[in-house]
Amino acid sequence: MPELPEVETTCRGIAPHIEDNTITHVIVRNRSLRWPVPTALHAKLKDQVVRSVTRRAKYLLLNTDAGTLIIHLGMSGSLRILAIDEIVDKHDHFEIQFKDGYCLRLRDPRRFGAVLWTKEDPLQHKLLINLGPEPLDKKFTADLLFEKSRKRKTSIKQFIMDAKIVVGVGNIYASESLFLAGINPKKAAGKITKAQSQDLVKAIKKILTAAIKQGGTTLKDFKSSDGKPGYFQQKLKVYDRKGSDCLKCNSPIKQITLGQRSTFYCSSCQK
DNA sequence: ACATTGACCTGGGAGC
DNA sequence: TGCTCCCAGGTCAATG
Repeated sequence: MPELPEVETTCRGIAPHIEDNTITHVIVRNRSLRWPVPTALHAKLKDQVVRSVTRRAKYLLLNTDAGTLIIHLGMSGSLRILAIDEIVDKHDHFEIQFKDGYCLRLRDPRRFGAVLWTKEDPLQHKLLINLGPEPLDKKFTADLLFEKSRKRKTSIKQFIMDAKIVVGVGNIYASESLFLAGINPKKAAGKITKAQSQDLVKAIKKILTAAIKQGGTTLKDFKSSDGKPGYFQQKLKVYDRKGSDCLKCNSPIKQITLGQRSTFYCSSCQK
């Protein structure tokens, strides 16, 4: 579920419920996520007020006066605001309970997600410090993409999914952006032209912006117990459409593997 | 510095 | 129904 738009949606969805709210309990039901969930989080967070909820790449940052909780949703994680007495699922590994009787509950069946703690500036954390620009930030420009891609032999698709280049472009939106930009995902990153860099940066920004807007719809029923989206599915032009007609030229959409990830494109529209 | 591969997990669907 | 196999929205660490 979590591509960048989903994480952004989660961020916007939970912020109003937990900002300025006081933590009463922290419950770790399963420490075995991608990295062990730190012990003694309860001691660190009890009576702390969540000052703000922010996002960097696909990391959510819960900022308090004592430090910052860094949460990553991995492949299958989701965060919901629930009443404390809501039934606990076997994949509900972690939760923060608040004074108002609600909690922030992390469900993550595959346990690729992470819950980390830092007392320092979270942006200086080992996992965040080397990240590239946010895709919707002014710093993510065609010039930057073009310059960084010179002499790179990797495919343009793997290149834009590299978080050192730009964050937040996941597997779905990489394919979608390349379709919109008319670029073959197999093309060597070092071979894209300046014009293509321009098209691609515009495409990434456009797709992610549109997807975040769609996420706004999910926000509404965020408090309900079903936290399952699927709101952007209807907008996808190539992802998961192998064999279907290209919406531009009617050729069959192809599926290939690049860097062990499924990749979808139109061999007629994308050169 | 870059490219490639394996690793971490569970659940769902396809095929038999 | 049930088994096996394959695939999945992420990304770090190890290796060459």
